[in-house]
Amino acid sequence: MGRAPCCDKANVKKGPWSPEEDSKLKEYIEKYGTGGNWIALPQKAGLKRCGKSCRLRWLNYLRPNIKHGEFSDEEDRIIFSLFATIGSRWSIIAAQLPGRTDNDIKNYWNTKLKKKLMGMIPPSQRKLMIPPFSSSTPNNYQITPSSQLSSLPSLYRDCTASFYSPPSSNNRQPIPGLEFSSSLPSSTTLLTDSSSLFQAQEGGFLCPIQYDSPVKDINISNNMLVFGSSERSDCSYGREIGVKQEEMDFQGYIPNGFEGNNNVQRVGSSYSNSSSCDNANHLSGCFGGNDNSVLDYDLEDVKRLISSNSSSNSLLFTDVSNKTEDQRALYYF
DNA sequence: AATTGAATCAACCGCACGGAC
DNA sequence: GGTCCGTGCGGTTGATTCAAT
Repeated sequence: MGRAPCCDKANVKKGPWSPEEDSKLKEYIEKYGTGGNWIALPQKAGLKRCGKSCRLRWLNYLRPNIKHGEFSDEEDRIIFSLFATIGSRWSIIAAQLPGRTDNDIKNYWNTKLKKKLMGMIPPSQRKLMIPPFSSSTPNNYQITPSSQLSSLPSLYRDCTASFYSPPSSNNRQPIPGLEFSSSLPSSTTLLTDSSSLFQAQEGGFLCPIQYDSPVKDINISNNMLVFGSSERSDCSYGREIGVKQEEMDFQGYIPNGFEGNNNVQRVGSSYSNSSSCDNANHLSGCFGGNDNSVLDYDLEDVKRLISSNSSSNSLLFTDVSNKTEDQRALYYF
């Protein structure tokens, strides 16, 4: 048996709202409020609409102080920054932009900002990739040498410098709303975001991913490099600790289709445990490349990149664990 | 002027979450 | 603890508008 419908579908109007409906809804809510019950509201207000539809109409168009029209550059910047940090959590992003609704921002992102973003990254730099975490994604990625990274546009740097590394497990304090909800044990808490997925899909740029495990060694393959992971090279650790397949796919634990592939190598603590993580204070990330013929990085570049990450700031990763909460906040907002 | 494809965005849908019982 | 139900969220759809030919 399926879920009971929220309203009588046969007797509710769908589609665009008429001015009359708008004024009915607006007048009712201004007079009586929502009463904390959207389901019952349309009947009380004399509307043949679903409660959810009323709620959406009110929140997105009728409520006071809704801002319509062009987004400012500042708003763009905030959206970029937050998207890079928390992904497509539009309601959270909307909360930072007074007058804007999640729906507005979502549409704006999907129709304009995404294209704008891609337009800001020169095609030559779009080679800087993370692996396509999907077996259906074309395997034509390659890594850009770190020697070329300085030419990345500032937006790119902004988008990649938004991760927080907790200094120890005792005072591990993931930034509210940013921790990835998963079944990972605390020793392998991963702070990442759905922008990773977006970036993978779009072919945009390197994606920083943070594990709280120290980078200890470097293994590199012809086809893929992942560093900072507490995963074993055969990807068995994720399974052992009960990480869901989709999470592993998403986070790079086991890029779908690469399981057991010798060309997937892990960089970092292969057998991470809680004690090693206690002192962990590293940012990490992953690169991907799946075409032997086109890889154009060199190992030294990567080594330099990683060693600079593990000390303090670098172009690609910024460790903010030694900053105040305010400073951290500034990083995000 | 007509046609067609792309872009936009309002609205819908289904799911997850959390509170009430 | 289990179930029900309302709410909120994010993904997707589809009608409309715009631009190119």
